This record gives sequence, C-alpha cells and structure tokens, in this order.
Amino acid sequence: MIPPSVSLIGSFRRHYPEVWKAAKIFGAAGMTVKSPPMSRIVDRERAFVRFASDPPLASDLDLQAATMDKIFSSDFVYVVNPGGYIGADTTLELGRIVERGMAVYYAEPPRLLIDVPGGTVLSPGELAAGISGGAVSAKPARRPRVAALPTADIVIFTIREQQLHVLLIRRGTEPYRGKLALPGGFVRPGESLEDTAQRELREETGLDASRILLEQVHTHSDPKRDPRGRVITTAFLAIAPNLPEAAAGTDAYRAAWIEVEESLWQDPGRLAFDHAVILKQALDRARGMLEHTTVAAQFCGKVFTISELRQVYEAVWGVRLNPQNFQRKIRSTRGFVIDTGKKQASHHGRPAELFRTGPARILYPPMLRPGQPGQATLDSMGNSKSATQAR
Amino acid sequence: MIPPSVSLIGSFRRHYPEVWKAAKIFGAAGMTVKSPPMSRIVDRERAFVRFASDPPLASDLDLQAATMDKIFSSDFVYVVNPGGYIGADTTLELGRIVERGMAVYYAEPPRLLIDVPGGTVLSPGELAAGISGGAVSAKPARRPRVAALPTADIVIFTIREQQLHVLLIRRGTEPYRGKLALPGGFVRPGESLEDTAQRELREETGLDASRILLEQVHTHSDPKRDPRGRVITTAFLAIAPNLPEAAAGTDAYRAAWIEVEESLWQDPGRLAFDHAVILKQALDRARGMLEHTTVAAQFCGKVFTISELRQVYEAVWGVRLNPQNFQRKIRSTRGFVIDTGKKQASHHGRPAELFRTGPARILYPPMLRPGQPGQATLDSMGNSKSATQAR
DNA sequence: AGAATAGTGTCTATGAGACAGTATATG
DNA sequence: CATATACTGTCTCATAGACACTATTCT
Repeated sequence: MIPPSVSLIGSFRRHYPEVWKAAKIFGAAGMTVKSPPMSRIVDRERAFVRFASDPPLASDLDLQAATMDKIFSSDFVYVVNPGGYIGADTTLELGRIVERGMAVYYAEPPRLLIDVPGGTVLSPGELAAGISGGAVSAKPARRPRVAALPTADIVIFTIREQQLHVLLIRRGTEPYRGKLALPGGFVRPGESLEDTAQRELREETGLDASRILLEQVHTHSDPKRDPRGRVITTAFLAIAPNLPEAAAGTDAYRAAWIEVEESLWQDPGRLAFDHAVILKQALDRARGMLEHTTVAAQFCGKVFTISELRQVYEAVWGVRLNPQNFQRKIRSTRGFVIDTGKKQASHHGRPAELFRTGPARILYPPMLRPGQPGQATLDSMGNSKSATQAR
Repeated sequence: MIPPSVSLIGSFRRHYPEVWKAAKIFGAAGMTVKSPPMSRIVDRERAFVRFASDPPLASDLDLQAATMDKIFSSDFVYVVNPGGYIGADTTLELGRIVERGMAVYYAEPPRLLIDVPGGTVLSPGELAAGISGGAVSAKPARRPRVAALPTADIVIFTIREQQLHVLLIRRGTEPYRGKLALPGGFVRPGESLEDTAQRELREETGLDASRILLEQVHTHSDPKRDPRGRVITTAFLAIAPNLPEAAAGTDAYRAAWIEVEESLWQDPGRLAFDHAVILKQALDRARGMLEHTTVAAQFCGKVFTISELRQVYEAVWGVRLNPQNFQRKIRSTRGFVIDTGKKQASHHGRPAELFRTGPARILYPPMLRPGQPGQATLDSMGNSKSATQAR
C-alpha cells in the first residue's frame, strides 16, 4: 500500500517554524510530504519564498505552478494558520484546492467564509494518528478521503479497408508528449461521465453521438496511473461507421485512425498512460458484444450488404468465416437486418442485396465465434489473468 | 444569440459604488449581470453583505453558495479591485473561479500571484466595448474540471435456503438514514477502487477477499446522484458462499442478508441513492456470467454436489432446470468440477458425489439459459432500455 | 467463356431437451 | 415395500459447419 501523501500550505515567510514542525510530524507518521520541499529557505524576501532545492532561475509564477501540481497530486492538504491567519496568496491557492474537492484540514479555524465541518480542525499529531488509524485520539479524525479528477477515455473503433482501426491522438503536451493516446478528457461541471464521453466523441469525430453506441467498459483507478495526480478514468467503447479521413472537427487535427494490431498493446511505451490495457479491454468487450448483440451493424453505414457485415465480424474477431453459413445465420435471425429490396451497384460478381439495421438488439441464439472445437471448456485454465481477480 | 453574462466580485462592503457603476455599464451594453443582484444593500455589517432581494433567514454560507452558483453560470467574471485590493473571502472565491478555468478580467492589476495576461486588466467600458465588438472573448483560459470523491459499492450475492440473497446495510446517518444501502465506502489515500472494494468486503463479511471474485460492473456519475456533492461510485459484484448469519465483522452490525426479489429494485425509495439500479445491473451481470464462466461454483463451499450447483443456477436465473440434462452438461465439461471420490452424507435418496472446483474459468460451449425457444432473436426489440445508450 | 461474388439446398455432427430407466439411500 | 434423490441411456430436434450448386454481374 502506498503511504498517504500530504501538502502543507500557509505563509512560509511568517510561519515556517510551524510548517516545518507539522511536516516533521507527518513524516514521522510515515506520510509523504509533497510540499514544502523540506529544504532550507534561501530567500524569504521574494513574493514566493525560495528554497535551496528550487531552480534558481524560475519565476514566482513557475514556482507557484509547480507547487500547485505537487499539492494537487497529494491525498490531502493541511493548512498551517496560527491564529487563523491565512495570507492572500495562500487564500487563492486554498480556493483552487477547495474547488477541486480535495480533503483539507486546518491547524486552527480559518477566518474565512468556508464550511469547516467538525473534525477538520486538527493538530498535526491528531491528524497523523487518525490517518494511520491506530493511535487513540481525543477527537477522532474523519476518515481520510481522496478527491480525484474523473475523466472519460473513448476507444472508437471503425473498419477501414477491411481492417479494424482505432482513433488515436498524438499528445501535444506533457506528460507522454508525442505518444499516442486515446481521445478523452476531464469531466466538466454538471456532466456525467456519459455526457463527457459523448461530448468528446462529438468533438473528435463530428458524429452525432446520441445515435452511436457508447458502452462503459472499465474504470481505471491505480493511484499512480497518471503522474499529474489522482486521475480516475472511465473507458468507453464506441463503434463508428467508416468516416471521412480527417474528421474536420475542432480538436481532431492530431487524430488518426490506427490499425489495431497486437503491437499496439504489446509494445510497452507505444501508448500513453495505461491506454494499452484500456484498448485491449475494449477490444475484448467489442468481440464479446458481437456474439450476443447486433452492434456489428453499427460499423456499417445506413445500408450495407451481408458481406460487409461479415467483414466486420472477421476484422474484429480476426478470423475467417464461411460466407454461406454466415449468410444463412443472419437472414434467419429475425430483427437483425431488414431487406431494403435494393441492390448494390455491383463491383464484380452478382450484386448483393442491401439491408438496413433491424429493431433487435440482442441475438438470442448467439453468434458464437469459432473456439476450440472440442466439446470442453478451458480458456485460461488456472492461470487467472482476468484483470479484476485478486490484486 | 444569447447575450453574454457577467458576474462581478469584489468587496461589496468597501467598493459597492464602483461595483454598481461597472454593473450599470455592462447592463447598458446589453450584457446580463448575474451577480450582484442589483438591489439595495440592507445590511453591510454581516460577514456576507445582505441585499434586499436575499432571503432574510439564509445563512452566510447559504448565500455564498447561491452566489457561487450564479458566478459559475456566467460567461466571465469581472473583479472590482480599486487600488488592487481584494478581500480575503473574495480571494477564496477567485481561487475557485480560477480553478474552474473561467475567463476573469480585473479593473486594476491584482496584488496577488496570479498570471494576468495582457488585456485582462480593463475598465468596464473597455470590456463592454470589446465584448460587443468581438475583440474580447469570453472563452475560458483553461477548460473547467471538477473533482469528485470516488467510492466503491459492492453487491455481494450468496445463496441461502435456495434463494438468492444480497448483503444490505441499514443506514445510520443522513442522507437516506434508515434506508437499506449497499455496503461500500470512500477510496482512501493510496488505494485503487479494487483495493477499496476488497477492504469493504473484508470489513463487511470477514471473508479473505483475495480469494473472492470481485468484478467491476459499472461506474455511476450522475452529478445529482448524491445530495452531499459530487460522489462517483464504481459498483462491484462479489459472489460469496453461504456465510454464518451475522458476519461478526467490525462494521457488520447493521448488515443483513436480504432476499433478492423484484420489489427491491422496483419499489422506489426502498434502497438509498441509486442503489436499486446498481443492484439490478449487478444481478444482470451475474446472470450473464453464469452462462460463460464457472463462477457458479463460487457460491458453493469447498465441496459441493451437482444438485447444489444446479440450485445456484436456478436461484440466480429464477428458472427451473432439468436435473438430468444439467448433470450431463456439467460432467461432460472438462475442468469445471473435479470428482473428489467422496459421497455426501445422505439426506434422502441416493447419496450424491462430492466435487470441488476445477481449473477452468471460461465455459466454452456456454451454458445458455432457457430463452425464447423460437429460433429468432428479439430481446428488447427497438425500445432500448440498455442504460448506456443515448441519454 | 471464365472469374468473381451472392445466395440456396442439403448432408452431417453436435449439443440441448425430453423422458424412460437404473442405482442407492431413508423410513 | 414406497419414496426420494442421483445418475445413465436414448430419442428427437435445432443449429453450426461443410460443400455442392445456382444466380448474376464484370472482363
């Protein structure tokens, strides 16, 4: 288990002895102190107090930004405010911290209009005891909670030239600058994760997302998955018909359709963050959904031939299917496709009939993908790599 | 075209004449002033200045919260700070506004460590002219993000007296005091959601959670799902063998096994929060998993008979199965169960052989639950109630 | 005509469901 | 003995896979 991390804020100029003392207590209790840097103060006259460990040429604003990053990546914040005093710049930082919903504890009641529930005014020792959970404390600390920034990442699949492709974005900013990443973004005020995913999908592909399947796959919450701090992402699976090359949407200038192949999730470092895992899980989910639902038709345009539908199955599953039997299976399944009566302007051979999607969503006799032909079972016998099993 | 909206912040106590003047200028330029309310000040001695239009009994904190809502709903914020002065509570508000990435303009350069790009210090007249003239945009400096408190809720199923039961807890605190709720809790520092779920499972049942299946089901993020604020929960499915009545664990004194029946998720208000939806989704997931995996054996003890296994399927699916055919199916599936050679101390009739779980995890020829016998498809044709589809 | 693709007919193997029949316990 | 449960044998039917065959286009 990773030790809890804390950042201390307050007037380092006026109250550094108190800050130092509190930090020592937290450190002794096994916590990681992310800020202040626990080095010697070399210049207290600057607007932003300088430590020996600070880069000497950094501006006040750069230093403050770096400090805020450290604060936001910690599990909670402790405000050192002897007599209730909080300086102007600390107050501004505190507003940002409050707005992020982080857990905040105070040494003394603040002289500000803030809702300070009982138990959030604690001495460093009480807090350390409450966090580690063992020691007896007169005022039991509220259980420590962590705030996180929720994000939605989307795995958008499509078929291009009979191959499965996924929409990826070349990152333009740190971290993982230059690497490929899934499209996605932070949840905005008032949005649910589904809203966020739908907005990102629209921004990246220009598709009217309300008509596109958007299926939640998994939520990734490893505390170290994002170096910027506690970012929890929920992965969505989207299935899109073939789109014009560069979806001329707003943010799409860096986006590209990449062929889905083993190396995308096998080669470490090809994708940013834990996106290789997310991609693989979404692919597995899509493969499974093709068995039990009629979503395969979502890969196709408004009208399509049965061959096109078969190519979807072949591309996603990575197998060859018998065209004749596939044909019969689809046509005998009521509600999957509806004959439009029209025929395709032929490429070669007999013109295929054109279909549109039917009302059925679930395939009852499922379309089982060819597995071990033997009668028995045994996929992954014993060695459980099934993600959610015991960590 | 909707007129741009603005909120003004600053010390209404000290600088209300300047605030009023600026608001008038914005109003004359066709903008909507969301805050202040443009009514008469009736009490300037309170911590939060009172206007005639304010509800007289509201607390300072209530008023501030309502004001922040107005500010956050406007297109940009104008800070009235004659001489650069910004008071402590305004500074805290400003921090929250900055963290949301809203566009902020200042009457004079602020005496704070804030990055004030050129053009953001403007007189009200300049700003009004710029907005209507298109020179100044209300585009936020940075995209707004929201922080959330992540929680894990667990749907723990077991079989008791041949019926499916779920572990529920009678809530002892607001909100939803007295209602039944799923066990769960907030993510603690350093934990992933899986860690949290495992800890809660151990606390509630005393089970060594590392040996129990814990499967992520869905993440619920509706901004209004929890009245306490932005709480995002990830639901887990756990399957437990029959346990001694009151698992004497620490927090379990309020816990009880409740029979799973329609009314649990049909009757509104029987379960707290959105736990009815969570329960139903977990049940559907469990039903599906029984088809394709060998988890049914997790409901049983270390050794079990094939009848017991069948009763699991019958309880979870809510159907009757033919004992003879079930027997053959299980025995002919390699790796599902292993014969121990022992026999059950008989109740009645021929003693059943005892089995233990085999190494297989995935059932390849799946155990399809009896559906529409007809050949075709059509579960939920058309009317999509499939949760993740378009909101 | 030959190649290519679409679609149908038919045989076979397999597995699910139904049901008769056998095995082994209790009372 | 009857009764109850466990287990096996066998028939039928539905469906998947294999493959031959027909249909309709392009070159």
